Amino acid sequence: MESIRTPKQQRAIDTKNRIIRAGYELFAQKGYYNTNTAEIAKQAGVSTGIVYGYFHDKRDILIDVLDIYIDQAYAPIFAVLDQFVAPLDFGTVLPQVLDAAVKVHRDNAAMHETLHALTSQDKAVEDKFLALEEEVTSRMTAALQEAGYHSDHLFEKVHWAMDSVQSFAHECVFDQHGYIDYDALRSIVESTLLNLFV
Amino acid sequence: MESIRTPKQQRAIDTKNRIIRAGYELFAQKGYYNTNTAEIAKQAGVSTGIVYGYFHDKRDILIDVLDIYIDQAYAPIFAVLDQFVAPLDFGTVLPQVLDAAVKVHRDNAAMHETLHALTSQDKAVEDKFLALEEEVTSRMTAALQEAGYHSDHLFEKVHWAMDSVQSFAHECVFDQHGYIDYDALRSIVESTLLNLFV
Amino acid sequence: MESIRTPKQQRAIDTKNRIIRAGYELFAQKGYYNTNTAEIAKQAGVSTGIVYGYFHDKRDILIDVLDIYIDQAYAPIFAVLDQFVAPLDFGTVLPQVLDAAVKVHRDNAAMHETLHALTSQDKAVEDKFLALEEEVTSRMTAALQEAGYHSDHLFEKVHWAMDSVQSFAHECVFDQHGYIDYDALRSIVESTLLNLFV
Amino acid sequence: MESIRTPKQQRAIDTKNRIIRAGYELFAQKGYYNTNTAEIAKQAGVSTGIVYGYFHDKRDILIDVLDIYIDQAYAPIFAVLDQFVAPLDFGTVLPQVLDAAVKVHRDNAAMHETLHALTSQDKAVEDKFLALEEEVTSRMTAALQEAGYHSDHLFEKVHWAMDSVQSFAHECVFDQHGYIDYDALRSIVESTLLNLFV
DNA sequence: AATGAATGAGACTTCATTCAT
DNA sequence: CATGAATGAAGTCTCATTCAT
Repeated sequence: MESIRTPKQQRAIDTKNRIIRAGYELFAQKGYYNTNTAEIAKQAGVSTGIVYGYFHDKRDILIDVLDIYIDQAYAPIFAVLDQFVAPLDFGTVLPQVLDAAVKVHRDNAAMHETLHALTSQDKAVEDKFLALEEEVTSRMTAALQEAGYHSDHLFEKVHWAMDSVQSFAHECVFDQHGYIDYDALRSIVESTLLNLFV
Repeated sequence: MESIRTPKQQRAIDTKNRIIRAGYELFAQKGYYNTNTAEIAKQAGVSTGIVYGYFHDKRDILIDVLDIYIDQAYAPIFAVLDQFVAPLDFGTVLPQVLDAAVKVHRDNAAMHETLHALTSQDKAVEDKFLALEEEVTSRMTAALQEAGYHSDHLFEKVHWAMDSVQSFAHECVFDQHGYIDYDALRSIVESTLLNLFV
Repeated sequence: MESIRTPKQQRAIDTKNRIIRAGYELFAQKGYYNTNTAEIAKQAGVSTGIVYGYFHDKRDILIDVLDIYIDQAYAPIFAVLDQFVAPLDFGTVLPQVLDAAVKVHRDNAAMHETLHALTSQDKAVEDKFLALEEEVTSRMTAALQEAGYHSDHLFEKVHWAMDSVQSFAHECVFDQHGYIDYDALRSIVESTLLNLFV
Repeated sequence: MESIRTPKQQRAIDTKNRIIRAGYELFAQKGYYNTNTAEIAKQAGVSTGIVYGYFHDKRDILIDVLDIYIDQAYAPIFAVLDQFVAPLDFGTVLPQVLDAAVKVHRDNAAMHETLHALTSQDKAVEDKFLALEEEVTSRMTAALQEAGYHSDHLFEKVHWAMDSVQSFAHECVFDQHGYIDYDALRSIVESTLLNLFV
């Protein structure tokens, strides 16, 4: 069993990152199963062999891609949370959250689909997504509390609010049902969530 | 080139159905990409060859599986809609819808995940899901109107309500976040949707 | 071992002939290896199963097709021979032979290619072609002798003359080299063969 | 989709050549359709997979085999042409051409049959054979002219002469009709062609 | 005699992974 | 560390032939 390098030299770190980035792009474009390691290597500008110097196997690339995804996709959400200050004005804050969620979705939709699809087939992927959801809910809840907002079952409210926001963002980015008036939809979501918290 | 059998004999119809059923079970259990045609044939109790007598290729099985899924998974939802009568009591109706959605999710969760995962890779799958969403929204909207309910942007309200219900059902069936009080969550969803429509 | 029917009823004879005819057409169009038995059956308007009531296997169809080919393709050649009468005027006869050969080639070129291609892989096919060549040479030689023509090594002359005629016919039907003046070519062939025999 | 290796390392070039050589031998022995890629790989001493590193598919091997065949089979013919010098003595030259043709046929007969058989099913194969015929005719014509020979319709004469030579060579190598006196046949061919050109 | 569904060996091809250089 | 050729198991699909009806 060849042990996998934990690269310390800068060049090696770059190489590993290029592979992850290549995996990211290809998995997002074509899905995990429709991407092969030779393509990843080519896109990363390295040989096929060296991929196995940095990763145990193809799935191992996926795991690192997932980590990158989580960092990069959720940073804007957390950035919004960090700006919550008392006294909290939901009328101001909520649009920001919605905008951030839609933007995140727009930028990462393809990767999100790919990774989410693997949730049911890979325990590690599933666990990371669950942990992520938990972190989002926790941090949002904490942010609200710090900003002076209190409520019964706040955790559950927040959790579901985040689900709703996600649904809305997904709707905006993907579905494009011809028959939906998206401005009206947004108003509905906003006022509903406002009612929930105020 | 080779034309696909359109089975007429009862035996042939049975065989085709057994293959679809086998595909259904295996795709749900292991996902589309982790299931091979030999396994499908074996599970269906037929030879590998005959699979290609009824389907052009593996994806073609998926399409039929998807049709079955749509029929079977959404029947309970539509059944609930058909019982709406004026005057509509949302307090009675909403729990029924939630229960139906959770049950549908519970019974078909694995298949749902598998199929939804393919949405981003297969136009036909995506289109069927979009059409399904549209049908659910339309029928729900029509059912409400027939039962005497009217509102601005009813379509959008219903669409988003259905998304929310789906999120909730998904939450109940899958996530099992240890920190969530599911009864409280359900109350929140119910009261929020009640507010939306009443 | 299922014994093959030697059909005596008219309907059975018709069925067998339809299969042979279908084989003929498809083998000529697409070649032996690119034609499958299901297609033959379909083209013949019978079931796949019954083909094996009349033929041991696919190759067996080929053999019958070959017999048909030989009969049908060479009949016009032999017809010309039968008209030779003394005193033989080569100037009249030769053009007739060339015309017959070209016509035969034109009408049967595709089948000829298909069958000839199998010569090196199937002893029976090879033998039939050899026997055919021998018959053509023999009958031509006999016809000449009966018409009063005599010569040293007549057999060899005739054999090679027939080869030349075949080459010419093939050239006319297939190659269509843009740079060849086919009328000139024909004159050359005619005068050369005339010299050979006169 | 997958790009085919263009081998640069010597090892890779050797491997590719071994595959082509193996294809050559097997196609010649058993024909194209009766040879499978696993056999080719085995005969080449490589794995099945690597075959597809160098060739898109089985047909692609055939194309390279055909190129080799053309180079190798026609070299002796062209070698003879290159020795033509004025004043041209047909009595000397013609036997050389016949000998070269018979030898080429003897050495490459099996491959010739296999490849020629595919002419009617593969445009690229057909085109290569046509181009080859054209080149033979052109070079022979040019060689004659350079050596001081001139004639009406020289191109057509040469073309047909080459056909005749081919027929003769084929006859010698293959048919082995018991009833033919091959020495006599050769005399006939020689004197006829001599008459054609002198 | 006839049907056409069914069989299963085997063809072609892909690709995650290993290894010689 | 790096390359890219090589491996071979496994996947998709075809088709000559058989068999239940």
